[in-house]
Amino acid sequence: MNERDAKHPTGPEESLAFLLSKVGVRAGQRFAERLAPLDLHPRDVGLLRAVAGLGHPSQQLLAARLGMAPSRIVGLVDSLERRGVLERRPNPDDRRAYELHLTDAGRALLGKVARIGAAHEAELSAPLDPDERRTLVRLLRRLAEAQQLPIDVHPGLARGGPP
Amino acid sequence: MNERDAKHPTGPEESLAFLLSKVGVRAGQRFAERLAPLDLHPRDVGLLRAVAGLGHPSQQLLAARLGMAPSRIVGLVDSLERRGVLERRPNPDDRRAYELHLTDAGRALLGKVARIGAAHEAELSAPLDPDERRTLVRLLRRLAEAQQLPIDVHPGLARGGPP
DNA sequence: TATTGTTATACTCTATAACTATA
DNA sequence: TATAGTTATAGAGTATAACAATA
Repeated sequence: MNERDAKHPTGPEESLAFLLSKVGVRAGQRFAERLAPLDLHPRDVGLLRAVAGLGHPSQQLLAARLGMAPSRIVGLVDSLERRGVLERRPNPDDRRAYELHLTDAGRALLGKVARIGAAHEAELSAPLDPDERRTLVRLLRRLAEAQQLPIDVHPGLARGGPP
Repeated sequence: MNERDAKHPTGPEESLAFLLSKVGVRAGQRFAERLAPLDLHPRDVGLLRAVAGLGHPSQQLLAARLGMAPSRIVGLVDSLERRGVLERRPNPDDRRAYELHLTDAGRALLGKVARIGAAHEAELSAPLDPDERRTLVRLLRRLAEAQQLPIDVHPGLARGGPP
């Protein structure tokens, strides 16, 4: 009996795990495609949102929060600072560290990203009626809690290999 | 009004898209972790399953089906052939092409993978009762169909960048 | 001594294009 | 001419370890 003839109803095609991974990864890809015209990667958005959420974090704090190597933060912040959406300001209490600040342009960019996210959300939710969508969110949230996933950090930012 | 104070109930933390991407990506990471002791990557599993599903495909057909560059198939097949789970056999009708065949060891390996997959599935499904699990699968399948995702191919195998 | 940001280096994974042998 | 498999090359992205300035 080979894979195709498997009698079990939980072959890969029917499994929750494979389905979830496929749909989840595809959702991320679509979001990245929508972001591309802004010359922005999902990881940039993750960083910008973390800065907004943490106030004026140091690069070390950001690295710890996002699960990235600190040396990786350097290049991302360089790029975003060159774009004028993020600023390194001196930390008056510790001259080794910076405070990262969003600029007005950065907040405006996050506004654009929010609109892109809303369109993405609408597209993804289109096949579901409101009740179904609520049910899906509720069940997914249950899984996320069971796995102790942080609420506002994407696990794809942390891994060792290239994206 | 900044991101944290957003009044909309569809901020990133509450969105279906972000939740789905997080849980889906994490599910894939967990599967990869479970596969690691076998010195196997999810992409190897995808390739082996495709070979099993397609019969005795050429590398070109495999590349097209998985959405990979043909040159990428070469290294993956090299590695799996060295392990003795896959064989290149001459195609009697076209001496340019190979037929890829699973070996007995390859089928045995896919058996191990199926057991790992079942454990993974059980772990992932643990927070849900059977009814909830069925509902989740049904809704996810609806999304997968709407996006025209192939049933047995993972979209993460196709992208341009490194995994 | 320890920590922050940075740089240097090496590694992994990938696609593209050129190559060969067949068709 | 076109196609299957292969190889060579270049590029992107990452972590690790070593560095200077500061604590």
